[in-house]
Amino acid sequence: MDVRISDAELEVMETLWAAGQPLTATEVAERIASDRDWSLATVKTMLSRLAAKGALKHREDGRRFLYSPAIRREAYVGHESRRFVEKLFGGRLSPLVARLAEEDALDQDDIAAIEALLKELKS
Amino acid sequence: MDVRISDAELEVMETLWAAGQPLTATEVAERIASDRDWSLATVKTMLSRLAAKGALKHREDGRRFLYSPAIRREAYVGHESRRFVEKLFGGRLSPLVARLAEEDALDQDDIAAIEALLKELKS
DNA sequence: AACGGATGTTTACAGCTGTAATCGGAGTGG
DNA sequence: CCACTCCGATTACAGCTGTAAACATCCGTT
Repeated sequence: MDVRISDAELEVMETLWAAGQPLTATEVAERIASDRDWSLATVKTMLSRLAAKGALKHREDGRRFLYSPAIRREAYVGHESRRFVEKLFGGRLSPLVARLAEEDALDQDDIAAIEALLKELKS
Repeated sequence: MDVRISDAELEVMETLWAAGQPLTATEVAERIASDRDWSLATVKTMLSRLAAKGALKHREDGRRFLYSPAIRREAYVGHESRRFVEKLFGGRLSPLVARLAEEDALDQDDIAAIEALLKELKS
C-alpha cells in the first residue's frame, strides 16, 4: 500500500484521476500532450511502470487496455503529505504554515479558508 | 540556487544544521550513526555529493575538511514546501490542511499553534 | 494473402540515489 | 626511512527516473 510515484508518473495519475473514467494509452497521451511534451512511447512506459507498482489497473478492451487508478487521490495525497510534514517539520503542520507565511506564500483567501477549516474542527 | 537534496543527503544536512558549527566527516558520521546505520564511507559520499551540488562548503583544516552548510535550512525548507504544495495542491495550503485534518493528523496543540499564527498574520 | 496502423512489451541509456569498497597521498610512530 | 593510519577522491553497482526507440502482434484493408 506504500506506493511511491515519481513526478512524471504523477502526471499520468493526475490525468486518470481527472478523467474519472478509464482511458486508453492514446487518450492519456492526448490529454497530457498539452502540458508536458511527451511522446506516446513515454506515456506507455509510465503506464506500465505504474501498473507494475500497483498504482493503476487495466482492463482489456479488445485490442487495447483501459487504464484506471488503483488508488484514490485522497489516499495518495494524504500519505505523501504526512511523509512530507514528517520529514521536514517533525510531523507538525504549524511550522510549515509558519514558514510559508514568512515567505508570503499565503494569500488572504487561503488564510481565511484555513481558519474556517480549523474552526470547523473544534466544533 | 535550486539545489535538490535527496532523503539520505538531507540527513547529513540536518546534522550540519543542527551542529551549528563546522564538522569533520568523522564527526558527522558519529552524530548520524545513532539513527541510520551508515558506514563512514557512505557519509563521505554524501558530503562529496552535497559539496558538488553546492549545498555545503568545506574549509581545509590541516589534512581534513571542515564541512558546513552553504544554504540556510529555512530557505531550503521553504523552497521544498512551496514545491510540494504546488505539486499536489495547486499552490494552496488550505487543501493540505483539509486533507491532514480529515486524516486526524493534527492534534489540538498543532491546531492552536496554527490559529495563533494566522491571527498574528492579520494584524 | 500481404501491408500498414494501432497497441502493448522489451530494450536502451544517461543521470540520480543508496550504499559502499578501494586507491592514493600525507602525516606519525618507531 | 618505513609501515601504518587517516582522509578525501575515485570507482562500483544495483535500483529508480525521464525519455524514448524498436519489436511483436493483431486487425482491418487492399
